[in-house]
Amino acid sequence: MHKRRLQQIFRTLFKTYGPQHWWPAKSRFEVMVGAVLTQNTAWSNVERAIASLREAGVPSAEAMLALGDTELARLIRPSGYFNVKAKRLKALCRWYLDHGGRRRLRHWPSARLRESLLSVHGIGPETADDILLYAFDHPVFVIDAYTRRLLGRLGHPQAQAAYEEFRGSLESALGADTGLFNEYHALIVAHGKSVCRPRPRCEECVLSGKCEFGSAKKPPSPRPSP
DNA sequence: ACCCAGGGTCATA
DNA sequence: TATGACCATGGG
Repeated sequence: MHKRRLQQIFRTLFKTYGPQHWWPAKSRFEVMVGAVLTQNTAWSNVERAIASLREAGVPSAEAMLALGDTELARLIRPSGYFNVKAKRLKALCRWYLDHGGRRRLRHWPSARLRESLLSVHGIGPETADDILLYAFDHPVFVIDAYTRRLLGRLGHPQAQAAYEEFRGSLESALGADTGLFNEYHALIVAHGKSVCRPRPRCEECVLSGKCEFGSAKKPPSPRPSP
């Protein structure tokens, strides 16, 4: 898929949903925590878990590591997979502090930071890219289920390819642009939450190439004046 | 009673 | 490389 098409899709999303102001978090640390908690989980459930952590006074990696696994799991219970995610969060916190925290990590080149994140237990490509983009402002295009679904329906030939291949195709087409990637992924999620669902199939998106995200198409009236 | 949600790991073929 | 089981809560 060419640059023009990807830009056109972005403009349509932006006009439809407006600026998203992502990531929804109060701190860089909360971005990283949220990236783990939202793994295969509705964000509404993650919000409860984040609120629970705030009430318990866990605003930092140090504070989180001071908790026992069982205690941390209890606090994040609403986000689901709480035993698994408690261990993943602590692994991420340990990695974060062992590498000098943000003060050090912010100077790492993107590829090195990504590789290091992927070595942390429980951090896969998507979670790593969430952290790279939204906590460290690196220009990476985050690929998630919504991205594959939408761009796949719009005819992107590599939407079902391996993660790195799909990501590379988008980044090389658009060029490194942190602000654009930030807004683009947020808009894809907003679109996914509203109409681009697995079932029933999105009536617009399945048109594959004519998708205008529900603004001026369904009844093809010849002259829809604003 | 289903299906789905802003994934990742591990075992298996 | 590519499936399948597993993890678990909450909303539609």
